[in-house]
Amino acid sequence: MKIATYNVNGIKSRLPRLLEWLEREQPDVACLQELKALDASFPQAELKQAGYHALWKGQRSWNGVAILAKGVQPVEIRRELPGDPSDDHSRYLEAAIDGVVVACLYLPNGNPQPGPKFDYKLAWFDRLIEHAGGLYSSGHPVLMCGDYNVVPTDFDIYDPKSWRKDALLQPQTRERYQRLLGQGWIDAIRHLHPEAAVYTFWDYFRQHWQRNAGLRIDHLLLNAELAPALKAAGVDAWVRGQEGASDHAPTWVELDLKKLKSGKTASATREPAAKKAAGKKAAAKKSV
DNA sequence: ATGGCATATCCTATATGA
Repeated sequence: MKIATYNVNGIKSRLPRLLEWLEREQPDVACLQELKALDASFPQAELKQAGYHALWKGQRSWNGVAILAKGVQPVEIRRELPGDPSDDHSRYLEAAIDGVVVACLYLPNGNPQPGPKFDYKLAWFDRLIEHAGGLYSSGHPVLMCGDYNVVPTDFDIYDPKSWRKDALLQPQTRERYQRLLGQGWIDAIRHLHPEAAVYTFWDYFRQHWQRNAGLRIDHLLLNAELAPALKAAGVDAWVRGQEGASDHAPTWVELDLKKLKSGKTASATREPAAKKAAGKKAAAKKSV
């Protein structure tokens, strides 16, 4: 089972590229961010034609998230991040697909910082951490993926120099990402490729794609129940090189769910993994 | 400190993104 996350940067103008990628890579599940479209403008018919059922949560002009699943309807669990009823941004969807809980999130960018947008980012992140704690120990296999708008360490960017003041690299942002990982989550790309410079975003300026000057900001996190199924992880970077591409590339994990059937299936009675003294240490550690 | 580019909308301009 291949599950991907892809910030499409406008689903209406990106639809041809999206369909091309789905056709070529055939992900079983695709979590999309930045639809930048109202619910009524979501291209449900075209995606159905391509074999994908969908849940979506749109918004005029900005934000917007969706979960696509090949051949099956994703079963909606929730369509907002708990903790602030006044938050009207469309940034979160959660669904069950083939026994896996899939969370699709679009964490606020937070620029410029400091300022109200950065405050909103940190508050949203705190709410995510709170909710993620419950998901982690739910007893179900969980994948929490999306555009986190966090460059976790300086190793996850081509050169941090000109990005030092950016919201994506701030210590407060990184500390929260580490706190999230401290719950025990596995960052799939970094776990399987500890030494590799892996990027998921290349901005439209200064020929950053051509120079491979990228950032790793799209992440897929697995809880302990799902971790045994992790087979591979990567980035479909070719998508970024297409004409009329999003500035993000699809990022994915390949799961072998059969690995979960041997006594580790999602059962509500399963004891939550009470692990991760190591994770807490990592959270306290300063990133280089 | 700004801009480079791209998308969307209240479109000879402005907001947002990262």
